Amino acid sequence: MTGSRADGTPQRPTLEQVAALAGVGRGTASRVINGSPAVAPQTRDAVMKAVAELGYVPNQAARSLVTRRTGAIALVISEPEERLFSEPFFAGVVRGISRVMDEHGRQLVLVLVHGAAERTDEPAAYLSPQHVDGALLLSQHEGDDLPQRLRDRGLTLVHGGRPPGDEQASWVDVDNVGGARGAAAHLLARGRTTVATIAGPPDMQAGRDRLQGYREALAAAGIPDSPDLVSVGDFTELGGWRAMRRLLEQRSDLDAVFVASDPMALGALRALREAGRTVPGDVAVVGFDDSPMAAVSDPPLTTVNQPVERLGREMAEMLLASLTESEAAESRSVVLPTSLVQRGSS
Amino acid sequence: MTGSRADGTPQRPTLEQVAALAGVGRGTASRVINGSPAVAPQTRDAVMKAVAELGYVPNQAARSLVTRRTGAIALVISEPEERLFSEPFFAGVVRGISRVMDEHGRQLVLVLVHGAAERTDEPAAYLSPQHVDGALLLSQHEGDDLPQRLRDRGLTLVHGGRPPGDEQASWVDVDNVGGARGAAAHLLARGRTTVATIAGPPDMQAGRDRLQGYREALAAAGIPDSPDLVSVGDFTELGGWRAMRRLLEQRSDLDAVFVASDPMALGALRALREAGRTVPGDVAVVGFDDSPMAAVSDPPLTTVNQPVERLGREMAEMLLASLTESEAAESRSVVLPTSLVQRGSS
DNA sequence: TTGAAAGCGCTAACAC
DNA sequence: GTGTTAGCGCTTTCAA
Repeated sequence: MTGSRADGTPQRPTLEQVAALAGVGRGTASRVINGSPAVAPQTRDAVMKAVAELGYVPNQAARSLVTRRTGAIALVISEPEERLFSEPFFAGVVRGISRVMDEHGRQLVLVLVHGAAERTDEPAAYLSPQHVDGALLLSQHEGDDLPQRLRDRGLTLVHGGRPPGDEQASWVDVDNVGGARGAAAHLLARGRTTVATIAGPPDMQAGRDRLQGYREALAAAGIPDSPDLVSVGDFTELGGWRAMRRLLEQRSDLDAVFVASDPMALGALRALREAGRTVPGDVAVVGFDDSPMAAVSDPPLTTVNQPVERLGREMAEMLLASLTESEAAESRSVVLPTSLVQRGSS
Repeated sequence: MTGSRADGTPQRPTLEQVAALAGVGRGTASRVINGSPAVAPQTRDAVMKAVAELGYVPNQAARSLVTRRTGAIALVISEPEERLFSEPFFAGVVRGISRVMDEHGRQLVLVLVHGAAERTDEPAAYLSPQHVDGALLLSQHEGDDLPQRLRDRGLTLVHGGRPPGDEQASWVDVDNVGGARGAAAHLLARGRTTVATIAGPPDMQAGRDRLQGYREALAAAGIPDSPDLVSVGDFTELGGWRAMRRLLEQRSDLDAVFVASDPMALGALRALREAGRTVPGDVAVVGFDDSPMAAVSDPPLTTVNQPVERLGREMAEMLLASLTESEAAESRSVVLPTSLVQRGSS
């Protein structure tokens, strides 16, 4: 039986009690708990039995105090950009990360970094090796120095999405270039001749990469660059609508558009409809993200799927690996393949 | 200057060092840090100065070890249902919770509970007063005993959404009944006479509540209950499409539908279009959730907005309040108002 | 009002 | 292989 305190809260058994019940010293009990090989099988069994009997669970605080490791990993998400990401993206990544953390018995601490106001030191204070063993960064801002600040404190970091101009960073990204290239190539393969694009914001790596992929596809087909086939949006529906209208003005002869995000693609669909163009009859459209909206739009949107849950998994596994290795100096990177999901719009 | 270890990792200053620099005892320094009133002003200032100078941050592990409080709150989300929730719902709630945690200097530990397989003891082991001070539960399953198990361990709980048949629980919910009632009443007020509904799953509280609200609106208008005006969906687009088809078969004379979720409403819109009915000409439609899809559907969907971020805030604040109060025995509950967002579909 | 000291539960270094 | 012991950094009596 475990004791209990005055307020009725059950008192967790300590390692001391486990050791006593098993008839061994505290040190030995600790060795068993931590899987040290230097323990006699029968001793191990006795301790295991006592652990089970008492329902012993190690006190993480006590453990952290001496090991100087916390068992926790922070997931840091910068707020403003979070909205831009299609929500399933976020949810999927978190699911992947969470799975890995569970498998390794680690805790996931969620840290949302909001506007500049609180940015000064709030999240900073907590994000230290004293509280978390490492951090996963999602949707960092271009030019934000948070990653560097965290690294300076001795935190091991893994970025979701390739951080621009940061050679020493470790990161996992989806193949935005390849996905965009494939989407544009698909349009070309279907016989479209004048393929335009609605690009994402040039200050976002994903935006730049997807534009590059589009250009590569055209180049591979021997089609020269044409600035009036490119219009920039901000990843939102309204931005896509505006960009499509501009394209229509510039090049009324276009017969296909690769749009760098699904929300923008929906806006483009609307603009096309308003302009009296049929999809995919007059103009074929391909989006990017494979958001739920893409499946229920009219017509359903052909789009590029990203392995979001796997992105999360890979990030988490990369971080845990970096934490384990003797010297984590080495920077790693992984690029995950995307795939085209064909539907009615192209 | 703070010291540093062999590996170059900066060594955080300890309370001991702060006390030494301030020329006081460790106990006094501790009192200042924790805002004890029994400290002379000048002593306090000296300590504060030392804290600032050294960049001292309390070691949470050491603190937890003695106080038996962790400073952490768990956010527990049951996976399967998570998908049913419109994603912005989830993201918004998390944002609200996170804000409050930041304001109180607390950590948010994210725990995703997946299928029965790992359900046995995995999340259970970590979710104890030894590791977190309390837990916020989102989208629990009907009949799941996790809440009870956590309570038995002495964890203080707050539910997001009213837990059915649990009188002792504390919870925050949005006014599903009122929101649905208002939506149906709106349809009636616009002159619609035959208002049907596509209800959510009867095993979800939100599904039941929204159906009840619909019924109350009809009753208030003196319209008798009519089973063939009610069709049940599963909160998905496909479910909504099917339910709409059933309704059309049963009651081809209907001129309005209140749909219990936006994804289902989009499905209903599709079914109506396929059946050659115009919206809102022939049939007016109102959804529920105010998801992003609602704004970009064709026609744009009138829907019921839920204050998601505030839901998160209220949950977090309720939990922290329960933790603070001397006796947390009292169970609390809050219902947040919803609002109708009018668009083109009704 | 303050300092000294006990100890929270655990790991790891050291003896045996 | 195993027991013993010294702290990890902090809060909180208990005296002064």
